[in-house]
Amino acid sequence: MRLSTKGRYAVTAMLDLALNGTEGPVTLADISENQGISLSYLEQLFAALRGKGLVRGVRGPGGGYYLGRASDEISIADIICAVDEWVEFTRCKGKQNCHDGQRCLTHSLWDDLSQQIFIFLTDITLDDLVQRGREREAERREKRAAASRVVGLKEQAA
Amino acid sequence: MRLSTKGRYAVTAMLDLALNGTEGPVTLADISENQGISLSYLEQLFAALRGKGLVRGVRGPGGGYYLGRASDEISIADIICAVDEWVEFTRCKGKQNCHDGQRCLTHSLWDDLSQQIFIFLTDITLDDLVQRGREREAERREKRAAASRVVGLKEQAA
DNA sequence: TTTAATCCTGAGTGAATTACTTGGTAATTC
DNA sequence: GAATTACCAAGTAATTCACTCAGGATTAAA
Repeated sequence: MRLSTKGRYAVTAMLDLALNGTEGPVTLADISENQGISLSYLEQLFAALRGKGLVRGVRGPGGGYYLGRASDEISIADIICAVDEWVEFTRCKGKQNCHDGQRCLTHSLWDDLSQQIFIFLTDITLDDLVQRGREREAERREKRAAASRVVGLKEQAA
Repeated sequence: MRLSTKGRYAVTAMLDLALNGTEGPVTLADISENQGISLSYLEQLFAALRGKGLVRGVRGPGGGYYLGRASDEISIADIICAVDEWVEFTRCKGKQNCHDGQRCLTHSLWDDLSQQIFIFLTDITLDDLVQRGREREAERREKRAAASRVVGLKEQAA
């Protein structure tokens, strides 16, 4: 599978959508400003995402995009596959000209690896990333609270 | 991290090297023929691999390439990093213009994911792939042996 | 019903990357 | 010294990336 910056843009945009789309649709203009991605490029990406049912567009003023499914039903692999074409790498398969089997072996080994990466990314959902973000947010809050408690003690001592 | 066809070519070539380089060096011409990759492109890839110490070249007739380390000391991530430049994705980090934290959040989430993929590929070594190939080979041999046993019985019966 | 916001479409574009070609040089063996 | 191999550098057609431009089409608000 291909894992390029194009896929990253798509994942980042979808994450933004998952984070900000809890109440009402999110406009591409918002995502563009939040994530620093050009509006027209986003439109291209979202056309592909919409084609796979990963997002749902609402036209007119007050419109924007919703996630097409629940965030725990959308895997990272889904997103990347939607915008990055899945290129078949093995040549011998089509041409059937691998005489000694050696060539086929390395190709199939790579295919295995590729499959493993795919499964790995299939297991991670948008919701997983959102949850992880929440955890980190909580950690940060905890740290800040701890820091202010220390400040409080100091004030008490003074 | 970037995972493109260039990285696949490199991994495939290194796999070929691991499989065929057990006795004596392997020439790029051999790999080129085995894997269907142009000689000069291989030279480019191997220049990068050599720069990272992943392969060792031997000049002159009878020369070729050895693995630079033992195959269980070379990870897939090593190979891909050698030929594919590691592009920094986050923009706000450099520009420090993420005011609301939202943009940084999605960026750091993507970074986490990227890191996970990297760790995943770091855990897989060339040797792992070779071992897996051996297992499959053994399976195939077993099947063939079973088939010939059946044939043998048939011949006995006749 | 106008108007504005938004999605949607398509065409084009400079820059980068890919995969490859050409044309060498350097080291090594026979 | 002739053949063989790694090594090196420049160039290149095709493709992809990320983006721009120029318009619709659709719908909520005015």
